[in-house]
Amino acid sequence: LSGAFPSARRLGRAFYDRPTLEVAQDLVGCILVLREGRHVSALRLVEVEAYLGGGRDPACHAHRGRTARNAELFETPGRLYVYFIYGMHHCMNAVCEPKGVAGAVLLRAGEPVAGLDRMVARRGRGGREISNGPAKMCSALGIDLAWNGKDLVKGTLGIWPGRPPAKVARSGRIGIRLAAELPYRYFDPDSPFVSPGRHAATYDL
DNA sequence: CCATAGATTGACT
DNA sequence: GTCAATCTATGGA
Repeated sequence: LSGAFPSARRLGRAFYDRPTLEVAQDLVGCILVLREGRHVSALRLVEVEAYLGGGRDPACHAHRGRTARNAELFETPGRLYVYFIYGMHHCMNAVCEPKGVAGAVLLRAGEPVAGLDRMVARRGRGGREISNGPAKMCSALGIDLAWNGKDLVKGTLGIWPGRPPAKVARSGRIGIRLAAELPYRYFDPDSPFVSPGRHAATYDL
């Protein structure tokens, strides 16, 4: 586990208080860590997507303005935005940009690096099925709506710097209708945990 | 490997 | 009423 944590210090407020696209790209290779008492579960992020506020991105949940559901997108950077989708799944985002400006990075996939047993138990599956999709990662860590608004900078869930991947690739976004072509998906093309489906129109950064 | 259908709830038009 | 930033099972190549 020590090799997975080049730094002892987690990502701080300033990391998230930046343009969403920069944060998204920099998150690839970082380590998402959940502490539950003495137990630690950790996933190396291998795939994320950016969703921009400010009316620039029709696919962003904040595109039509602030509502009860999307309020966290406008909140303090470094907090967690969790939403419920398709009647049964949850997805988690890291909120970016200064407070008052919407923007977030959807955490789409990760490679387990610690606490595999508990993640396997939560998922009821092993291998890539543990965490090769946004709702699968939430399921593996037990993230649900109760986590909406939690602070990644201080709480039991946080993100640590990791070893940057040899390569970061970029593509259109997955699973959305509006603005799917915007190249706001960043992933490690060498990871077997990247979510299945379209990998077309990808290119290296 | 790929393609498709069904699940199931709440936010919003 | 519509539809969603998805997953799973199933069936076929």
